[in-house]
Amino acid sequence: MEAALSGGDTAGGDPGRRPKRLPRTVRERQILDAAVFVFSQHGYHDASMDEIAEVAGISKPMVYSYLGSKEDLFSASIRREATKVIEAIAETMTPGRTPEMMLYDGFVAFFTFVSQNRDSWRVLHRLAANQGGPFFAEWAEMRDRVIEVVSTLMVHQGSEGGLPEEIAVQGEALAAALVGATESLADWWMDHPEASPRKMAARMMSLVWNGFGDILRGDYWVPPHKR
Amino acid sequence: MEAALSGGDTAGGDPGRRPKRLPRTVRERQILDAAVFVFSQHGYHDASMDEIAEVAGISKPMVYSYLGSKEDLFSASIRREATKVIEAIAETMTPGRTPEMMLYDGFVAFFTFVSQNRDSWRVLHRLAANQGGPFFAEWAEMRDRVIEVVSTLMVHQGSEGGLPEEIAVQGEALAAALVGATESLADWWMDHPEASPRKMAARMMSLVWNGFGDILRGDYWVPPHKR
DNA sequence: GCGTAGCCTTACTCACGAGTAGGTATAAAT
DNA sequence: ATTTATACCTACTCGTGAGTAAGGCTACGC
Repeated sequence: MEAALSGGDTAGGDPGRRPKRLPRTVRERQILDAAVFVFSQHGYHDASMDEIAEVAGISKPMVYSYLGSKEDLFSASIRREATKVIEAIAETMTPGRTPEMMLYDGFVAFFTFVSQNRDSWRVLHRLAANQGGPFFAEWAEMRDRVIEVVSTLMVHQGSEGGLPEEIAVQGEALAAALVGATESLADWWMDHPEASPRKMAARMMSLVWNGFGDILRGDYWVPPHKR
Repeated sequence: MEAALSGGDTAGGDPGRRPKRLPRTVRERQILDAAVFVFSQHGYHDASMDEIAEVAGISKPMVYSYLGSKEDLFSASIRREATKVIEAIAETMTPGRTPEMMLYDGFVAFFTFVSQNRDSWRVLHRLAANQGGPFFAEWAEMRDRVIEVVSTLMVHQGSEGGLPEEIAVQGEALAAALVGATESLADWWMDHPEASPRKMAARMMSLVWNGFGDILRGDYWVPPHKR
């Protein structure tokens, strides 16, 4: 339980007998690491501040002193992890490419992130989305960015379809479904981790780009350079 | 808290002064109704047995006497609501039709159910899927049944004579994504309830049957009889 | 009538966990 | 050397909510 978090309890290779007394910024990082871990294991309510403090290798009052209440702590955890995901995906979202490739690369980036940050993903997925109050706001921001991208793609390309209003609503709905499908597939992947991130991304593309109709005809999606 | 200790919440319009003393089966139904409602409002942890008892119009020990612990009660709620959904969808799943129409009708049935049973859906999706332990098992069982149906549909249709192994894995993954997309779209719908169940089903078909590629070309899905 | 079984209640116990009071020890500043 | 600030702790309070003890009221069989 305790190992593998935050690079151990003592900072640096210093052999002194008093490894304690670390500066605030370091402790805050450790606390957040612990919080993400514990929240991901037990969910918001079943996670206790005592356990978070213990995992962080510090006493409870320090947690309160640095990060505030349990809500504040959870909020901070979400914000930090959400930023990670967003940045991981945003890096690949360079403009001037085909929507198809943007989507594919976005999926690859996402699944790569999930495979390397399971705890982060667990915290974000459905913990943040579910609880009422301030957590939802953090989550919604990330979701809105996805919706934005999807809507942009639609307006950019297929604006023949009708009023901009209708397109926007349609885009929102599709983005929601898209995100849900991706999340769900990520969950499934955690139980069947044989496939590579690229393979998972290709599966997503088969479903949401080609569509089920094509799939039933045996027409799965493959990257352009292999066609 | 409530002024009306004996009046008010009892079912039946009888004006008699002693409407209490109902048989066990009736009380159990009332308790489950109350439980679904309260759980859907507050989530598992924030729902208190006291409130469930109060909403059911009964005292707390009765709840424990009839339905057992809080976990048992939640479990029973999930099981009952899950059965409802499955049956609603299963009714429309008559064999001998095209996969396309089976899928569409399944979506219509599902979205119709959700629109008429918001609390059920909240309990099932937003809660059961998230809480760990025995609750997740109930949920997973239901989800697996849907996934199984979808993947057999795919294998049956798409692989006349080849690659059963690969198709099976592929099918499971895609079914998981498909279910996730549907769930997620249902959640979105609860915040944007303007559209009809048919419209929502059509949106799902646009995404997962036609695919995003077609959508960007303005090619949305429409029911066959309108083509 | 009288027992027994089932419906139903008030009024507790008890554990758990968020948040805090109040104090110690070490490093930096003067 | 003394003050000040910061890191850090043990040991509490206190509300909340799951679960229970112990008994009352109503009906129905005999």
